[in-house]
Amino acid sequence: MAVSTSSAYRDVQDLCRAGFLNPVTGAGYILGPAFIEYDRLTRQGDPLIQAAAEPMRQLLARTTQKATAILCRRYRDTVMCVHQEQGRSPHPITAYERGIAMPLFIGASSKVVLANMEARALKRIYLDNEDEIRRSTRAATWKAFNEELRAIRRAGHAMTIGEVAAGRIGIAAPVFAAKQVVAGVSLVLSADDVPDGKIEDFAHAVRDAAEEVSEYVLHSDMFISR
Amino acid sequence: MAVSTSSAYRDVQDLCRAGFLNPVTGAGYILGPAFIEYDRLTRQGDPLIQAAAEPMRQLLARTTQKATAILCRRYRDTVMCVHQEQGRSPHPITAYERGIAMPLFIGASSKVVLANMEARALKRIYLDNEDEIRRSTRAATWKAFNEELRAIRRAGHAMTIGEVAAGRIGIAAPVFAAKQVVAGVSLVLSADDVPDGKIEDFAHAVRDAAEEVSEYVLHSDMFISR
DNA sequence: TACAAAATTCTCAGATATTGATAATTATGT
DNA sequence: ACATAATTATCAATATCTGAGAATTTTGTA
Repeated sequence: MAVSTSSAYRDVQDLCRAGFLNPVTGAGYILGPAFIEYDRLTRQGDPLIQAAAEPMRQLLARTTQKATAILCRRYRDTVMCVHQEQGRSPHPITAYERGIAMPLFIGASSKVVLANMEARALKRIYLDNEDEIRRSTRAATWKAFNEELRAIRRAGHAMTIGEVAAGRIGIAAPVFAAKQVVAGVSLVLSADDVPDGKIEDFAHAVRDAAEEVSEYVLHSDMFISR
Repeated sequence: MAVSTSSAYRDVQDLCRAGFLNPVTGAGYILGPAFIEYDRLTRQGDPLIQAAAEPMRQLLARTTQKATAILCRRYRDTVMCVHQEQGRSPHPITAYERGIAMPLFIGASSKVVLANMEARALKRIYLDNEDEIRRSTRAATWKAFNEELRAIRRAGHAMTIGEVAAGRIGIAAPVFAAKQVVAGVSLVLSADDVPDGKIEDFAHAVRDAAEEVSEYVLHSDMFISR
């Protein structure tokens, strides 16, 4: 990091004292307890997480407990998982867990957020990321990209199969605040755990859950991440 | 905070850019996504949490799913809950959740950590906190205090009833690294959810779980928080 | 749409904290 | 017990931060 020995010792010492680093014999340093503490305050203070927790639990109750419900929030040029509710039955853990940030173009959550952004913003994002989009999605042109997202917007949900992790399905629906998409609610589960013909019911349940969150958000008028 | 308007705007702006604050219309600011991200890294990087997660799940399996297992780590003059595993059956949520720091004198986790500290350190803590100890515990003298802790050390576990939250029982056992107590594993549940005569079995299971974590820690030689 | 007031950002000289070389001290391994 | 490495302390030089005030943008109201 191009700092002197003095500064290195001093800075690490300061970070330890402030609780951001934690010395561990044999393992050097790990991140400190301050993050655990502030993380709790974050969970507690975020009105979006508060609004979404119960609808997410209900989503699992109405579909399957062999799944995880995640809430992903738009954050700059990523979509970050900010909350998750585990189903009660044992099931594989989700790679897309709380604290992971995904590129805007991968995963059902990202796609449903993108699909519901206003047209101008979307075009700008496409132009700024044309190369990455070509690399990580099947869309080779603006037209194809826009078509795919329009279909998602029409359907009210996005579904991806094996895009984030092999054999796993993600179904996501958008959460709105003041007509702007701010987050996505998703159901993540193994392809094997979807009973025949149930997939559309599951998608419907995800849409309902997301709408419920939007509704809640609407009546509390304090949610739009600027 | 005794800073000028200029600095206030500048600092808040910087914190937002760094992801530590998140502006929300109508709600001012909430803590930012950086904490969620770093919290995940903390969970991922902390060898103690890694060692304890599975034994904690087994503890619930062997006792009751109507409970929460928590891992509390000594941190300065508090004991902080750094990990929790929820039982699968519905049960009241625990006030002592991840990210909460407890005084050293309240709760089963704190007591079991105290009880297993080395004698000299303990005496120092008693002398430094005599007033607080008188206020928040029943121990009126060093002798009474020491007796109570010695009993806990002998038993291998601490049990509190209604000390952290009304009607809730906590049972905690110590985790050691290099012969020093570094954490406590606890089972938290409602008094109503303990079947008659099972409480001793539960305590035994908690001791086993904590020993298992210590064992794991012993063989990885990189755990002692300095 | 126009206006006034409030909120926010920008600018820059002065105040302040940070930096790193060096010395002093403490830990570690043999 | 010793040599060596690791860590902390000291202090002048220097880069960064601060806040007053000007400039700009946003907001509320008519």
